[in-house]
Amino acid sequence: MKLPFVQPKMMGDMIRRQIRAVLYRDLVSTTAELAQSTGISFPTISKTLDEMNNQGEVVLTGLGASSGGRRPKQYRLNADHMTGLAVALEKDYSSYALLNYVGEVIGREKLPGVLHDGPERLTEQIGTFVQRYPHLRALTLGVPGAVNNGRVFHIPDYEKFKNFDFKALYEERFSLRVQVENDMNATVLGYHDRSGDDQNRSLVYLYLGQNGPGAGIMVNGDVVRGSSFFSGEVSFLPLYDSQNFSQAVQEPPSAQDGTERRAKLIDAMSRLVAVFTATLNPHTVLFCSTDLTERDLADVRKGSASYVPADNLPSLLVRDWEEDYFHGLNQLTIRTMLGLGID
Amino acid sequence: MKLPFVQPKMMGDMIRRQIRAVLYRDLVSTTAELAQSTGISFPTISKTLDEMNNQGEVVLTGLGASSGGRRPKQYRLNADHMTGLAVALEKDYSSYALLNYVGEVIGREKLPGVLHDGPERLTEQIGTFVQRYPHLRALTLGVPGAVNNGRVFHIPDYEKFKNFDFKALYEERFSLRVQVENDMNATVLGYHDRSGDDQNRSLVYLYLGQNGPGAGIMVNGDVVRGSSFFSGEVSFLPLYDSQNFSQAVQEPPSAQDGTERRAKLIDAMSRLVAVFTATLNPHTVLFCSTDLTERDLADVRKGSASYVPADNLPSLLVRDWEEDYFHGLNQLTIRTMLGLGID
DNA sequence: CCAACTTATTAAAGTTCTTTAATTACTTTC
DNA sequence: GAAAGTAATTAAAGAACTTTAATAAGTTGG
Repeated sequence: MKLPFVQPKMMGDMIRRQIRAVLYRDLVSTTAELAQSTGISFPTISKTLDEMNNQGEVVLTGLGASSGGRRPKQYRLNADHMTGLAVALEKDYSSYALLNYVGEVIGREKLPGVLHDGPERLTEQIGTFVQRYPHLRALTLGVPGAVNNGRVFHIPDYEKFKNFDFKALYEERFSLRVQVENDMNATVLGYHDRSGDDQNRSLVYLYLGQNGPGAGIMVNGDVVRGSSFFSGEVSFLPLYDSQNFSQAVQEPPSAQDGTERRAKLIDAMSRLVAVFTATLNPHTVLFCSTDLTERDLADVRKGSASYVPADNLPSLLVRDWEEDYFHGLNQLTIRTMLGLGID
Repeated sequence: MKLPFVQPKMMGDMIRRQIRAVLYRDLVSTTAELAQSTGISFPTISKTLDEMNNQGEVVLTGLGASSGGRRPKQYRLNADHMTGLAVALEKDYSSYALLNYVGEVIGREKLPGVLHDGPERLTEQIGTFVQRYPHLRALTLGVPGAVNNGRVFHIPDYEKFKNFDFKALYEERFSLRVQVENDMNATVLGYHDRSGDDQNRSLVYLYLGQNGPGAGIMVNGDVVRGSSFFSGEVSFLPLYDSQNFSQAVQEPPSAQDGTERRAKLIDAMSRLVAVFTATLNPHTVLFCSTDLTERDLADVRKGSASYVPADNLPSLLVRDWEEDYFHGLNQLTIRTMLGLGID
């Protein structure tokens, strides 16, 4: 019984968002094309585009090709209108990506990790970017921990960040739009965006990280956070009589045959796939290239078919985790800049 | 990057929906109250309400109490404006509920089951209702099988209904708005509505039916259908070295101690709860009173805490399955009547 | 190079909402 | 039981969109 409703007051705002979204997607567009793909009438598009041009949000790049009539003005987003910063906080490094208003990465830096040191170091690092880039307006932080509305409240091994409210602090201090996201959630979002696939898909992105395995889950196009932000903590899955997923995957203390160990890993993964198939029945399950090879994947595919009917299995893919993760953070940042966030 | 957008053309329609939704919720309301709770200006509400009154969709029930001024006109939905039919197709019976425009059950019938006989019997049964109730406009069918857009495409044991397109046939034949939903999906929806809880919750509704166990899953307030409509088929969950959920729950062929059997059931259930907690981390997991007692539930609660940290466990509840199921079907019907469906 | 044709842009008129004002219908109080 | 007060309803003015018409700017072909 949810009724999303747009009051006339918000129309102007909505129209701008639509324009931004299309301009971001198509890079360059004309009034007629925008009217076409947004469904908004061309006089309105024209008027709004004028305003956006005056405010420096879009720029006129010239005239388009003609097919027998007056040549149309072409607009695109002004790359310099705003810049955003996407930060991945990992144990060993902080990865910073600077993004312009059209979504291009205009700078990338890896600085020392701050998770052990504490928030002060992070604030310093961010501060330098704020100084260097006066158009900085959006900041996205990816963290390996549970996040609720900009505050980290469960981050094992990095006690100094526990209960640290990134959003409150940095919005105040730097006057930026700040959002914080769990790393696997950002990753699954990143894949979803890169895949270009239809909206509303269900995905599971699995990572056997250093801090124990975890999964990012997306259902019907939305990230699943869980009632206590515990979603995707697959290490606890009771998949064997006396072992959970984590224990099955972990290297056993006793010397063990390599092939046997591999078989165990494959089976655990197969069961994991079966678990998701028999619950969410997702379209795709993603693995990290650091965790599994293509050959492993084939075996997992076979293995999981012994647990659930093969017709219902998701497609399994091996991915570069870092790429998807960074892309997810970038994506979140750009959406914020363009005003297309969740709000 | 989804942008729900309301064009001015659809405003009128949206306004009516808002009014219906509030009127359904509050039963009776005045112009001022409607303007208040919808956020729409009172002249617009007034005008729309007039139209709806002329068309017989709402009725004027009198004047409200005054607090020192002119007494306000009170409107409510016209119960007779439309009627809907919610049907649960089970093996042993077909349960029919007739609903008026304010959501009241104005008739209930249990007719013989039709699943074994085939679609003709069902068409007959429905036909009698169509004849008897000229205001019938909406039909909802609940079926124990996988459904895709009004067509059943996987319904074990009831071959005659396989690939039967309820929606196409009955919309044509009876000119009704028809929707078909899987039984467990309708059930979880029914609970969600009855609970009155906040939107956007994640729920799992478990049922150890005759046709093998199944679950209805809701994430962030949306029913999860899965890529091949296989979601919730928890019987396949590999929870033990050499048994899946279904096998663990099933009565073993050998004579076995009753308490031992119970312990096994409890453990399987505990693991199931653990599986959902470590993946979706739902707010609540529901069980059927036919499957589990309150005492069992306490043991499950304890048991699952041995698999995942207790803080993250969902609340566990025992429910009357049929009640929630029927309520879910009714709810779907009413939403369709009021134009609040998914569309 | 100009007439005929296309297409973009600008302008005007029409809808439909909101906001504000005026009127009407009650209540309350003296 | 008026007069004063309060709240609902109706009416008028304003805002922001769409639709339709008019105009401007190019193309193309003889």
